Amino acid sequence: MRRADRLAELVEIIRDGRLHTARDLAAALEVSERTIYRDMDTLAASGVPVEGERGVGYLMREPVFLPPLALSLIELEALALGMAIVGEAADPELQMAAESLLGKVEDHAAVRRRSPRKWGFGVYAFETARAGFVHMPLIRRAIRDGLVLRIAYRSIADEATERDIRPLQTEYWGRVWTCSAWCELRAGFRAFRIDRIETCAETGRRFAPEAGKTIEDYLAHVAEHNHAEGRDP
Amino acid sequence: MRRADRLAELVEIIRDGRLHTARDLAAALEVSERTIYRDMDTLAASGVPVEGERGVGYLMREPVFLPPLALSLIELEALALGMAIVGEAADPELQMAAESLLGKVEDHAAVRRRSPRKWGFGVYAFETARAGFVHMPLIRRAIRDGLVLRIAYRSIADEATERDIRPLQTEYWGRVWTCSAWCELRAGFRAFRIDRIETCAETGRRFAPEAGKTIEDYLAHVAEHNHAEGRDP
DNA sequence: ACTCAACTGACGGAAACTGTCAGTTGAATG
DNA sequence: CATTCAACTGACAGTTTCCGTCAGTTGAGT
Repeated sequence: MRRADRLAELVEIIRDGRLHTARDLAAALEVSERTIYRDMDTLAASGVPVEGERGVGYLMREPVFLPPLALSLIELEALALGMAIVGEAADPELQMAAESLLGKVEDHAAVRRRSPRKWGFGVYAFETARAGFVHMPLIRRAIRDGLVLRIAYRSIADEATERDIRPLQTEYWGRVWTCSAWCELRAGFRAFRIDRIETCAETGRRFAPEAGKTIEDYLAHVAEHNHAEGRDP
Repeated sequence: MRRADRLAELVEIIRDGRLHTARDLAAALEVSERTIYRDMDTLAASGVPVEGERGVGYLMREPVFLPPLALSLIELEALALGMAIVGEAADPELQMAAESLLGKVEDHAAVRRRSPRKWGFGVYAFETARAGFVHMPLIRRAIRDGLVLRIAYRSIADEATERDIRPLQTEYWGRVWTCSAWCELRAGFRAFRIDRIETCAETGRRFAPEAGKTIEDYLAHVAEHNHAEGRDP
């Protein structure tokens, strides 16, 4: 069973998205290069999207993981419900991801359900939540990669402003999505209803976590002022 | 790689929830019983919840699946968001399932995220949604197993009734959970806000899908009358 | 032409797997 | 209490698979 472990570790190593030569991998795993080539064959045959190019090295673009994990029925239900909600209440990018994820799982699970009526959940999202979907992929990327965004925002009081923000987190409130960010205009934390963001674009600038301006600071700040239980911006 | 395939097939066979003896399994897979015993060891060591009892056979109670599947980053995000929502907006049973599922995935994924602050999502559920959590595990079970439930219900107009229902589906509306059911009192489809169900218990009776009273009939019925887009009971 | 590194094929030794056999154990049953 | 059932365990030999070594080939870039 050590071979299986080695394959898993191989994936662990190359999924950092960088180039790896067979020599390095062989050294890291303490096997011969030949074995690495054989393992790569095996992985490719198992559907792992690993690309090898002669003279270059091995590369895995999509980060993947392949845990042979065991789910209980209730966990399957949680997964199905979660994906149903995401499929309704999030932007198309996430929707498609949710759909494909659930598809993969259902395929493999080959769940014998008594009726074709799948899971017994229905999910219905609010229009106001949907309105913000356009900007969400960009905002998510900004959170991941630390991009400063310029947004045109119309507040509930109907005041329009343009400002640069450092997005920290998106929040789902059941009816609307918000984005919490460090606002460079106000030099403070602000939460924006995503459906009220009129335009949203990269500035080209990036930001790094900065003391006093991180998500942890924001959450601490919020916790001090109110217990946001059921609050609804 | 044939051993791995055999293990996968073993799981395929025993996850029907019925008893299997080593002899049968050995015959089915064309290996010796001794090999089956060894394979069972391996599976157990890998965390597959298979139970063997002397004199009885092998049994797998929890339906499991173990697809070595590959998820993209965006699918992981969808999963994390979904589990975050379920963790906030569903009853404790599902909450725990969501948590444990996400835990399993994160363990194995060993995702290197830049900050310990995980995923960049926040989810805040409504109190009214939470209020219905008590009844949800029972309702879910009733949907799965076709149980007739007796509920004490207080309508929005504040009228209290007691009735027997055949639960068909639960719906999540962002703010509240509802349960659609065939109502035996009114002899028609009704949707109940779960937070307004005061008591909820099994009647001991069961129901089988019955023409005109199934979830498909209900959905068709609803589709005829309105496009429930954003409607909010 | 040269370098790089992925790839391929062959072969022998090492390691892991498998079947056979001969038991033991725990629970249920007559 | 003896019997049956079927899960389990240990040992050993034969087989299969895996791995390292070696000696190449291929494709892309410089």
